[in-house]
Amino acid sequence: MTSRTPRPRERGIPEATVARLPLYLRALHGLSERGTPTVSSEELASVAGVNSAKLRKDLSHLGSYGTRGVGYDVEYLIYQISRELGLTQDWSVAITGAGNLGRALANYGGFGTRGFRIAALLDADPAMVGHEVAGLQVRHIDTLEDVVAKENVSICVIATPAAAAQGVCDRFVGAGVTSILNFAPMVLNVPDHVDVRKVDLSIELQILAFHEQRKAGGDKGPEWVGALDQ
Amino acid sequence: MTSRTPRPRERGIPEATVARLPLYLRALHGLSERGTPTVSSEELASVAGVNSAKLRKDLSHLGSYGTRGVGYDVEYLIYQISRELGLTQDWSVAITGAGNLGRALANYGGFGTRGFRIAALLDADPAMVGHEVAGLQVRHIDTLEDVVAKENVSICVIATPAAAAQGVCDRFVGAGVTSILNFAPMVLNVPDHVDVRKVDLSIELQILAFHEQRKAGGDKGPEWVGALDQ
DNA sequence: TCCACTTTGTGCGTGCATTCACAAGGGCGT
DNA sequence: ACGCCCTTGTGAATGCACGCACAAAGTGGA
Repeated sequence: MTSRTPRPRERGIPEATVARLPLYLRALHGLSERGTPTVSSEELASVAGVNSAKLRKDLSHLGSYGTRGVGYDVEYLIYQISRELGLTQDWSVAITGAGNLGRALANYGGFGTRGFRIAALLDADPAMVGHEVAGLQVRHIDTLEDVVAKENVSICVIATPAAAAQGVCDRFVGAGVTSILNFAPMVLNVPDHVDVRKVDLSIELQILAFHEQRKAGGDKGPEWVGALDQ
Repeated sequence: MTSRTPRPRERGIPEATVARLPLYLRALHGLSERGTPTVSSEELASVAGVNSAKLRKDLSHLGSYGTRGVGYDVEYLIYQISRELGLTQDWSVAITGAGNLGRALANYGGFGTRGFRIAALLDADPAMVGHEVAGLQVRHIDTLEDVVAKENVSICVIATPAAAAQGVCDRFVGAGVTSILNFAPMVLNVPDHVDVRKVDLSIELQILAFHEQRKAGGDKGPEWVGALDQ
């Protein structure tokens, strides 16, 4: 048995915890800007919108950085979480697709603030090349491999139409990118060593619609079900 | 025993399943456009990027819509999933924030295609009001309550700066909206009966950075790499 | 020094999600 | 009609996530 070893064990930090660390980090930055020196798990959890026990368990995966009876030192915790997330170094990000979404992402302040630098904005449309967006000149998609190599890009964002996404993805992977944030409404096919995270606007809406229908419909089958049935 | 239970349609679909139904639906639409009449769980799972056993269990929550030895009828399954998600009716959606992101969302084709209609695009900036975006005139935020009432909006999208998000959220909730899709980088405070889904671009990047750092090996931080087993 | 108070870190029970593996069921060729 | 082969639907096992509740640990006051 033991056909194959599944994972190299993520240093013991659960995926669910990793997904919440950025939330805590944001809350801590808010406290830091207000000059708060320390914070209890109860307060921080409240700001971050989670259960305090969950927060303590999450933080315990990083180490024992709190002080019993006092709480957590805000600045120190910011540093520890930043380090764990890999934000103490700068990551070069390449965005593909200079359409509405791509431009919105390039202009999104949250990217540039801490840990991330937009190295390039690429597009396949020659008419778009050369336009300035968020202080960047749009470059042609053919320079993709150059950009990845020269700017040392390891994270890319795909904001192209669905039809172009897989092709762009393949080129990024071929160029050595191993982390992809995909906004195109489709499933990307990548090798095992590449991480893909998906942001899908219409899926989110459909999930909301499901719950909305349930709230409106309530207990019994809605009348239009019978009318439309087959 | 064949038709004695016409609709087992059991209420109580797991949340994880609901989140995947839109994925299946999209895959099925692709198959439908290619004229595929039936599909096996193995094929559909492959297209949707999930495990086939998981897909079958997901679909089994909707009812027994497959045929053993054959698979699932594509059109019929599209209808069943659409109905379950509440997409056989149209939902009016109001988008707040006509900045880069709001305009990108308004122009996003995926919204209008099936089940969703953008009823209004709102903004607080008087200079923005009246501009046409995606065939819609931007309206002032003060008309929010009017729009919600007249257009029967039950789902709203918040694409404002973080500082304005909670205020806009409160107004929507006060006007009767019970489902919110939040793009602002902050935690919204809402009553229990309101559903909020969060799309946070910088959080996704930070999660990628974490895994990217891990892949880069222990060459960066302290080397407690395999030592956290307890 | 000692005690009371505060807050962390975690053992543990519960419930959900995932995956395996297979019996039940249906089509199709002979 | 019959049996083979295919695929669904699901019991069962495993693992993960969450949250309660409490002991451990550190602070501050007397």
